[in-house]
Amino acid sequence: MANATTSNRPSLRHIGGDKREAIMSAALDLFVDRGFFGTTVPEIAEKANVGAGTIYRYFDSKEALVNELYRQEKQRFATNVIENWTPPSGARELFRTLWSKMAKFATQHPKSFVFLELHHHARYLDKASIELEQRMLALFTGTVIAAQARRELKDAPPRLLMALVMGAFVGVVRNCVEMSEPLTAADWQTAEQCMWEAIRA
Amino acid sequence: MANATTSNRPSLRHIGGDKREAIMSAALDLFVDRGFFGTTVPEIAEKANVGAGTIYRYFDSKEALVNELYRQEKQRFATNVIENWTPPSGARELFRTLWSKMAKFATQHPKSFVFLELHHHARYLDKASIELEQRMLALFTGTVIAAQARRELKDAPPRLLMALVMGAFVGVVRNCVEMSEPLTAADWQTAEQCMWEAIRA
Amino acid sequence: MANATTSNRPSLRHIGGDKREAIMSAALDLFVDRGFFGTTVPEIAEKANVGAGTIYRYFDSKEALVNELYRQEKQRFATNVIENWTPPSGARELFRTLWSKMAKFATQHPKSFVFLELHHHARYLDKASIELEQRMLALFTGTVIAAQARRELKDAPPRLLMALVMGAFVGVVRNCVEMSEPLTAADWQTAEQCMWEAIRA
Amino acid sequence: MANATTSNRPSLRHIGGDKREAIMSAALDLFVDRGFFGTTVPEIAEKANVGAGTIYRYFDSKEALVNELYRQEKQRFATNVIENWTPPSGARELFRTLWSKMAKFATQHPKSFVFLELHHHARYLDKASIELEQRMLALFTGTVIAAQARRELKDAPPRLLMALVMGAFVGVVRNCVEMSEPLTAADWQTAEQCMWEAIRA
DNA sequence: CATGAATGAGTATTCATTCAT
DNA sequence: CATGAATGAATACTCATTCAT
Repeated sequence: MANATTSNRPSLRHIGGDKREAIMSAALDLFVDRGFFGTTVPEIAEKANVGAGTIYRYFDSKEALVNELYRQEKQRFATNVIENWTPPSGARELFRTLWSKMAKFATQHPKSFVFLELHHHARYLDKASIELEQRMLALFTGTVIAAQARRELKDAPPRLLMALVMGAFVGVVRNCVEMSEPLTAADWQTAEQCMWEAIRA
Repeated sequence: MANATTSNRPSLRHIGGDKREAIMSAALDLFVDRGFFGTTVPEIAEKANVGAGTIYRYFDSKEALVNELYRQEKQRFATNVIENWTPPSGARELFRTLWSKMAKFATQHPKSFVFLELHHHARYLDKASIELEQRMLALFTGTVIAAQARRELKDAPPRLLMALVMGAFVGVVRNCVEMSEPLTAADWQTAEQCMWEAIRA
Repeated sequence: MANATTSNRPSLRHIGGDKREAIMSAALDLFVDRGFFGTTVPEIAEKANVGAGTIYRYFDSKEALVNELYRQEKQRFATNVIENWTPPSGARELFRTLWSKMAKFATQHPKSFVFLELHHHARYLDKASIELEQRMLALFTGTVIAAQARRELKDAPPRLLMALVMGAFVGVVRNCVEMSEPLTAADWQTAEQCMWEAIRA
Repeated sequence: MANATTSNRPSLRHIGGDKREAIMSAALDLFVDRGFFGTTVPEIAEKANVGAGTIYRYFDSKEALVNELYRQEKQRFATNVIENWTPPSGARELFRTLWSKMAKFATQHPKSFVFLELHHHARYLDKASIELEQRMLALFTGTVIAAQARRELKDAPPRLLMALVMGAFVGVVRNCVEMSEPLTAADWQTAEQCMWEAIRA
């Protein structure tokens, strides 16, 4: 693709990278709809159009594969949601921004989102994966507490508010994945308005 | 063997019932924290204190076991939530009632709740299990539509509202399961109030 | 077999034991003529007339199997050679006794002997197996040194004398295994006489 | 690529020969301490500092590689031991000569010696390799029989005597490989003296 | 009825070999 | 010629299921 500027250099740099991506993409799809244990390595290989052995040139094991996938997707999520993070003055604005960024991400990468949700607390996640998860959590918690201090959010346990909002968000995404029809922008806005009313002071 | 002497005592039939329950209970626990494919039949047997072969006297297969478990728990959930269903006059009251019944169920049987949530759309659920699921869904949908007609709920797609509420509820339950500390009654009430404000007109 | 004294007790005690033995015996044969890595687990299973999975009821892994086999055979060798170990007064007598016991063992269990020889220094032997090996070595070394002190053996490095004798013994056994025809008692005696002359003072 | 400019330099043909040697040398080392099945082709390639595919430019298969290696080493052994073979008048002298040539070979190429020993009767040796082995054996056998006719050696089955001597020799070599400390010239002489006394009439 | 030893189909993983560069 | 990424057949090992006791 955008390699116009390097067109005279054969795509040597890409060797392997393509396969690696194909494998991760196939794994994402399969893990989402069959679960980790429900997915076999040969299935991943077939879906990725590579030999079964090839997977092991890129990943130490099936477990290493989920973990790398988890971190990549979590990172992508974090990047999409938090990039250019200049916390707006008010909580209303902040919430709207976050929600719409999350919505955009979930719309563009619904599988990624569901995957992250499903594997949230799987026992095969390693330390690095779990830490990444917890760092994001801490970031949000801080923001909630600050907003509560300004009397913009209800005075409830931060984790409760976050659980409500994230749960509702996940509920919506799952619902549209299940029905395999994406939400309209209007629906996303409606949902956002609902959840803002759920948590505002 | 010695059952000739006890053939007139019908209560013996229940002895098997005990094992059946032990198996289902063990399976519930294990499925919740290892997943369906992550759980082995011998593990279930050991936790249930029965021989591995015994499981097959009560269930045709591992898959039949999840399905029966799913239906049993879904039924239990339905019974707990809907029993004595005399739809109160107003949506506010109805919502409060439903939420608190669900909260009570989720508090008393957290594993059941998480199990139902996790296996919601698993590919090993058979037709009967899926229908049961959809019947409950239809019931709720009808109620939502009726309330919207009375201008008591926001005018949003019913599935969206239900997804938000159920999602938020699940979010809260999962959160307290993860932290393995039950929510207080006050927290449940707070959450209910939040979500009511999310959906009310 | 010889269970006449316990004939009224069904051979419950033996359940599994038979299979375990069958597996070890099959493994011994195969390891001897194909090596450890050259032998597949299904091959062992087939030769032992058990399912492949059965092997894992008795042994944790293929590696655990070689190690148990090694220890069992080493033990058997030690028992056969050293039992009733009342070191005769003279080295001549001692040597004759040891040689003939080893010959008897090697004649009755040629595969065992070759197996021990082949796996002597394999990298898959665990600590316990190696220690067993070294304890026997130390025993012999001590005896040699004592005999040298009495001027009955040549004054050469004990390890050299032992290597010569054990090497020669192994050479003879291997040779007869290869030609698959057992040595006569006379040949064994001849060989013994040769090696005695090799080491005597 | 740039071989047009060097086409007139024949010595270039040897460059491949270097790789061939590197491969065989690496294979020798690895086969000796991990066995044939315990050694992987990529390992050999890495140790030889060539690409894995390169091995297949020089050898048809891994099996072809062991066989060529076997024949090469056997040949080298034969050459070293038998070259300038002018059978001395007496068996004593002959034995001393053979032993010291073998000792010299084993000292200079301990890996080669152990390799030949280990792979002696491996099932992956092909016909040509086995014949080479048997030709050497026949040569020795003839010499032994002749010496027995002259009453210089004990009157025992020739194969027995050869097995004793070769076994003892191997025992000594293995022992010093295991302890990874070479034998002194004196030790070699001692050993030779011992084994001569073992077989002389 | 209950058991758990036995099974073999199925899974993750390795490795000899090929082939595009 | 040389390479090493890619492959898939083969291997160690697991586990749902059966069945003799």
